[in-house]
Amino acid sequence: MLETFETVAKAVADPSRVRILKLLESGELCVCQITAVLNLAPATVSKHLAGLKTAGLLQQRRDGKWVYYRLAERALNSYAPSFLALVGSALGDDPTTAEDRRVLAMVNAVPVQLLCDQGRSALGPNVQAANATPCCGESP
Amino acid sequence: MLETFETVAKAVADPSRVRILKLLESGELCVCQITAVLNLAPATVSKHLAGLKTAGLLQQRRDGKWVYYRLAERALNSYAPSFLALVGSALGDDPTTAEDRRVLAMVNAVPVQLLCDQGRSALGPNVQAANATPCCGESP
DNA sequence: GTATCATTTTACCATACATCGAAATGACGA
DNA sequence: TCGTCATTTCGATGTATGGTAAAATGATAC
Repeated sequence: MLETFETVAKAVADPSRVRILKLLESGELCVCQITAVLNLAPATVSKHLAGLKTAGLLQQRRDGKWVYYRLAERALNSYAPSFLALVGSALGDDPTTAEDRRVLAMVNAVPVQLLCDQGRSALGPNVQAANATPCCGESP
Repeated sequence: MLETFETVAKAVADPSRVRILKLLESGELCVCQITAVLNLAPATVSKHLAGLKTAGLLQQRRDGKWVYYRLAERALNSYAPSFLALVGSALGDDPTTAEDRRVLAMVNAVPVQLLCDQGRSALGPNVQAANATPCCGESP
């Protein structure tokens, strides 16, 4: 009980995982699409997805080579629906959420095939720096 | 925004802090009362309370030597009310919550004065083992 | 003022966790 | 059957966090 609550709450208490949940509000996405938006290592994204699934927040579907994740549509435990609803009604105007949506639009404009091949570079030049880990400081 | 959300979610993603929130649903309590119920070191409880307050979930009031905490009644940030509502409607039938309520009843039956002096031992013999860290295994 | 006492802060330890690169898995196509 | 490729698992690393004891704080009572 408390333990389950803790699992779900912890799943929602990380920025990357919240970003994933917000991304999936507009429909299912395959792992490489999520990876492209978050700009994290595939291993990291996979781990987050596994955690969210364990928490009952996500469901999984395999289609050929690709694995699609979506928000859980059934109550997989007592608390997942409440937390999903909370996240769903929050952060609608968050800058990160907005930027992620922008990048997602570009991701959706590209065939999954190509995206998985080339990663972020398939999206064109105007996303390269976005969400990137600050490393070299842009010179003005 | 996302950062605030993370702070509040993290505050709720720990069992001890959830127990505190559930305790405070029945009204304000001073630190030594909370400490007695949770059976943790005062420093630990104080840290948790500080975290919950930073997250906008609690408010503080000083009365003489004692400091009383209560659930935030105003929206101290965008997400605190939602999380408070979620916690409020969850875990009503959780065993830990029930046991904490039981101990709280005994705590309320004792003057704060005495409780702060003697800690848990002021509650009589039938609480000693409750919520205690397992250490020596009861012999049957 | 000074002693007392509830609470908080500090210093520290052990554990948990986000992240990554590299290796393993498992589905597909040739 | 074998290679390819998306995804997952493994191993390692740096950082964050829960817990405590001991010292600091700050209000009360004398």
